[in-house]
Amino acid sequence: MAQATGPSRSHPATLSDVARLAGVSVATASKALNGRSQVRAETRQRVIEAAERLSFRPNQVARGLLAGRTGTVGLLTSDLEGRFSIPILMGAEDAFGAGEVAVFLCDARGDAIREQHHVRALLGRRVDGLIVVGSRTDPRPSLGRELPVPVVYAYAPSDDPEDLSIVPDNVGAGRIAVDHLLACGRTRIAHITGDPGYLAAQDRAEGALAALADAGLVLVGQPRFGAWSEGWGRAATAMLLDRHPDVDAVLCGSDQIARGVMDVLRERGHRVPEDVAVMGFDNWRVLTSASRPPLTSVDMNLEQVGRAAAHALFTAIGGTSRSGVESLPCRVVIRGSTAPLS
Amino acid sequence: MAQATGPSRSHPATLSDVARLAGVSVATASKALNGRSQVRAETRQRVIEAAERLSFRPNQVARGLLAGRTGTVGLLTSDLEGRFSIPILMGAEDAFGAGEVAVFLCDARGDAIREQHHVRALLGRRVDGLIVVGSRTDPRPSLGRELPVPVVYAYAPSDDPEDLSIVPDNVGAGRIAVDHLLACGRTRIAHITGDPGYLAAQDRAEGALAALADAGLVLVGQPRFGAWSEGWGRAATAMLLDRHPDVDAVLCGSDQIARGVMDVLRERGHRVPEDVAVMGFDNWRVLTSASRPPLTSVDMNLEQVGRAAAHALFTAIGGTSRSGVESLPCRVVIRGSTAPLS
DNA sequence: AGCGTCTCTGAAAGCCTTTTCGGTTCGTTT
DNA sequence: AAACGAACCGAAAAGGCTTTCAGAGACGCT
Repeated sequence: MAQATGPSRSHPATLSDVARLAGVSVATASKALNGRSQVRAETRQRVIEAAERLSFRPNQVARGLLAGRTGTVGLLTSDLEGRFSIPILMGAEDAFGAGEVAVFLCDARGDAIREQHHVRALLGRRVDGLIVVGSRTDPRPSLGRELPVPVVYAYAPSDDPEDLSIVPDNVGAGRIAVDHLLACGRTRIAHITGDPGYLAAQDRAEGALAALADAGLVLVGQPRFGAWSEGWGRAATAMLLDRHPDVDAVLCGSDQIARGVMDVLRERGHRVPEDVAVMGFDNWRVLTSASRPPLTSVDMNLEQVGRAAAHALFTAIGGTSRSGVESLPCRVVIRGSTAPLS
Repeated sequence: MAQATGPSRSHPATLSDVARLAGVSVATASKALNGRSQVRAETRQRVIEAAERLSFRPNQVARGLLAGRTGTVGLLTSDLEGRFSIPILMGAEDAFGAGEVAVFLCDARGDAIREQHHVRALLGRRVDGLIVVGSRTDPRPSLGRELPVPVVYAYAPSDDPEDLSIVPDNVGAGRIAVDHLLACGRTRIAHITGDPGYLAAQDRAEGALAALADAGLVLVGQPRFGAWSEGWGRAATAMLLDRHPDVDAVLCGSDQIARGVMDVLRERGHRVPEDVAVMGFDNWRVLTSASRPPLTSVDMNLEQVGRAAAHALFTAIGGTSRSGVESLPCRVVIRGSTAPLS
């Protein structure tokens, strides 16, 4: 196969290669390629063709050195394993990729030392900004105010109110979840949720209680805190049915819990959604669509959180920075496990 | 709070700032900080202290420009959503992070155009190498031989044998899965697996059949291809039990399928693992540990695939590159769903 | 004293691009 | 014909770092 032009192994073409081939100076070549106006159309064309022939790509490293801005940002996750980081990361990557910003990915594995190390390394690479993604919505230690670049915290807010944090609105999520159940005509609603040490569990419960209070109702029993697992969902449901056999809806703190809840409901002869409506949290496809019936769930719009964080960082790099904690709304995704009482 | 030295908002300190403060030239400062031998111990100390005072971090951008190597690599995933990319990505990030290499993350979202665009952008940033992570083990189009930097393909191998690809050994995985069931004394083994259009499904079936043949056995019925879902697991199990009620083990193509299988087995009164042993594939924690009983599964060691890819790329950057498809072994993680026949 | 040998230091070049600014070439005006 | 703009082009500096090479002292030797 004839390979006409490509510089197969040698160093990639530089601007002066292009200039030489086009018979102009590097300055002119630069201007021609960057659309500067100081160059005759015909010359510009010659330069462009030369660049094409050499498959010239401007060296962003050199450009970054000169400009003082590298067009890169650091994405610091505390925990890639957790499934919350990924959508956020996707959203951020998406938002930046659309611009001309490249993303350095660093996983601190939940270790503060490693995180500090990554921050140093990223600053050494002269990133233009940082996004810090947490795996829980509980506040986390700030990276500090002395950093030379703007920082945006996503999902896990910074404990310093001077920082900007973007988080999902879990209180609101609790509200809209209950609102949906109320709209289905349910009035005897129980809440089985996860580890009480998680702010997310507290927030969702708070929102749920508030929405019920607005409707003049109360929860069936107390919110049942436990673990974020199917096992806890099963255990809690057994206890719930023993105490309150007349429950007509269960709001669960996670999709996993909801699966456990549905299993026990079915085993005990309660039909979902006819007798009892069930809602999950997180809208985790694998679980929601595999369960019988498919599970209605609250989606935290995490991709949007990531995109919003990216956008905020972008404007902060541009000079106008906000601060405080900004909550983004969640949404209910309705599937077969909830339906109006007939 | 008194902040003595930190350059809070100004440009970060440069080497010449350090040199000036230490009363030496930039050349000497550079040598002092990089452990070059041409510097008197006392002078070196002075420089180091000055650097400390200014919290100087060498500008990796400038360094990269000069050295021609940036210490960065591109990680190109075809699909972040899929759960296979993430562990690979973690392994790679881990392996590089230990060295002084930073990782650019790009998600092509399964789009060849976008992938091409990202490759261009990464080359513009003068990455030292690329890792291409696929979401299926089927071969994918090569990025081509004309790239100025080495490339390693992970999970999804390149269709060009001149490229280097690191993949999990799915054929071997099928073998060790069956070997484990045989070791448990099972002899009437069925195989319910996913979409036959996936090479992974074919490979695992092939390995399973080979291991059975080695033992002088055959599968109960044919491999049952379908979808990678719980629903298919349930449907296939129903058919299987109708035809072969004496089956004593089911090897499943994924953990999701296995969950469906176990649900129907339980509903039909078969005990797991006493009557029927069940094995999954992928070792996806959420599923394996939530099922009743916990699911024995084959782990593809994806983190190790990622680490191996990173390591291979590292040596390729160093100059010695391999080629071809290298398979890494998988491993059986034994849980409650398989046990010796009593 | 003169010479060579070490050890240390600093000036300068180079990496690649962008931008400024002075210079050249036209064409046009008085 | 002289002068003036306009349009175009190129030399050079800048950005921060590393490396080479030459120079400056210090020291020991003949």
